[in-house]
Amino acid sequence: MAVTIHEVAKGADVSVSTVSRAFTMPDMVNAATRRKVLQVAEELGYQPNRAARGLVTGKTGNIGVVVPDVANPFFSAMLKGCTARAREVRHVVFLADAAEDPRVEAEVVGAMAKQVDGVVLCSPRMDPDHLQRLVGTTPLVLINRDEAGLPAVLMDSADGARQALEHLSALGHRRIAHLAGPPASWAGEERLRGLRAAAPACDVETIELGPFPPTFQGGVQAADLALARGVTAILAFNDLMAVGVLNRLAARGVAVPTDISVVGFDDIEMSSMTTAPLTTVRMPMEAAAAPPSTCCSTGSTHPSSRAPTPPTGG
Amino acid sequence: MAVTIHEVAKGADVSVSTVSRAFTMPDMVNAATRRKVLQVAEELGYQPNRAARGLVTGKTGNIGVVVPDVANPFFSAMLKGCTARAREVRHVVFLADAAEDPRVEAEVVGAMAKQVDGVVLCSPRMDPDHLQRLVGTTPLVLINRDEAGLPAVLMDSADGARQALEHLSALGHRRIAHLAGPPASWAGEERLRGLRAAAPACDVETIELGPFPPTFQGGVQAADLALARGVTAILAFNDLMAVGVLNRLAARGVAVPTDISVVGFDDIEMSSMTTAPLTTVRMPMEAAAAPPSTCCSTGSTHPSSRAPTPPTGG
DNA sequence: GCACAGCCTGCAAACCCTTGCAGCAAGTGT
DNA sequence: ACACTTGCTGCAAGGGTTTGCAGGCTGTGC
Repeated sequence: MAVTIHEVAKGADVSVSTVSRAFTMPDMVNAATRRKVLQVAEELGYQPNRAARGLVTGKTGNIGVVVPDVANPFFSAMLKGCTARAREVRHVVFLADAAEDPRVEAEVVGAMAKQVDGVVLCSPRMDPDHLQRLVGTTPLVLINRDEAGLPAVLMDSADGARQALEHLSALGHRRIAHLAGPPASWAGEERLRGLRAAAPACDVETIELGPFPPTFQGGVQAADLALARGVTAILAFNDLMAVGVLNRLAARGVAVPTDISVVGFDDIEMSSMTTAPLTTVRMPMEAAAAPPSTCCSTGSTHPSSRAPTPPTGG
Repeated sequence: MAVTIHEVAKGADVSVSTVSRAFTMPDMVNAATRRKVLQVAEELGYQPNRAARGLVTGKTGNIGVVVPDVANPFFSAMLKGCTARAREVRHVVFLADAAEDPRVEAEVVGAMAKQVDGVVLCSPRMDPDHLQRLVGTTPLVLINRDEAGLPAVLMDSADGARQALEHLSALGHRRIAHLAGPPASWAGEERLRGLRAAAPACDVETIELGPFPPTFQGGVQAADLALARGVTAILAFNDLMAVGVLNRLAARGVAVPTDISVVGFDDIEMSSMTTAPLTTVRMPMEAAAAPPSTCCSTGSTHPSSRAPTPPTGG
């Protein structure tokens, strides 16, 4: 059924070793031979079996990516970055959607372990114990989570929060709601930390609400609570929530940014599609997948704030 | 480094065969032995190497999914459906983003071929020749494309277009623009076919514009052209474009749905987040990944139209 | 004519598993 | 006591590839 290296060898009248070398170490085989081999391979439609190759080389040529929710634009953007970068280095990505569930997260990493060269763990919800147990199973890199001794790419969420707060403060806001995301989110905690640290200097009172699901619906739900607390600005966990907030506010006849300002996080493309102005703190997700220079060990990239509409109100 | 079946065998003082069987055919080994084996395996953190297993069984336990663009909510929804369903049957998915490029598409399928049990090809842009050559390499199922002899899950795009047209016609629209997506899109052609067939009966003049990129930007760009043609309704290739159209119309001060009605396709979640009313023809993408009954060979699922806001204007 | 280097090529082991077959012990029926 | 079944277990082959090692042939310098 599947055409193997053996049929190619037979077809080209050489040994399998030669065929193998023709592909992996081209300059070790005579030019004429190589040509012949490649031609036969082409005719037969031969494709090396990467699994078998991985068995002996120890390298699979695959990298695993696990995200809490592919349908979240933030993660699909990140995913796109990963697949693109993977392709450049002739790898292919193994995807797992952990459905926001820590147990699933651990499980899928286990399942991928042996067939990938490493896994990219996006914003893991998993507790440290599990995480440590996973290390050693397979090389790991964490996104947006700082765990002792583990390589990670981090976005400076705390500083992002500070930026957002200063921005709002400068616009005259004094009472600002923060809508928390999932409890175990490292980025969320960082943000809160940054918020608390910056609040006094900004002369701002922060109302901490949540946790809420990091989704459109979560935002809808949170908006009412925030309104009830009489704030003039809302800092949402991410853009998805922010859009939910925007929507709920519109439904309740609250004008943005006249009555209330809304700020999100992540700068997913979608946020530019809303009609009400949404300021967002940009997280350079796709870029984070780009080739190193500083990468390969713990490194961090910095957020920049952005206001799609004139920041008069954001 | 990696712990293999051999160390477990040694640790449990049995042969490798027994360890293997303890995992894959539990009732063939003595209960006590099995317990011991599993315990040792647990202690050592043994995880069977699925690649090696695949080598001998011929089943990899992986399924490949290739999409034109993960960042497109339509496809990420579909992807989510795939991963979820895959997990249920203890499979894991291999993802490739073809970046809307037919060449890449063919290439990645080749790369995945040997390490998956089959691949799900989403809305392939690839030409029939390439497609046929891929068959035989690995089992294939097409999404939203009908190719002779190939299993596919199809959404009835033509009928969706008809529904949309009738809807608009009933609302009194007589001059309607259709914004085409990528030229090679099967769904697009189907839609056009449905449109042309239905137009006379609906007493509607259709203005065919495009092709445009199936993106938010594509919609923005298309909106101006449509406006210039003086239509009262716009049928966009997908919701992403529709949202782009909505945005551009808002920017130009055109009221929706008062001045112009906009209809999209796919019913991605995002479309419920826009502030202007967007009618969309629903494509049951996630459901399409669900377990069979009719599945496993060519089957089709049917679209239903939906108006998030009262259809007075949509 | 000889020794030696250099270039290619083939052999076979190894990677980690599964599985058909055979072996062994204990249990059953006569 | 015997043959036979039943229930587990081990041996070894095999799956598709890579790679260290050894062997063959050509060509070079003397």
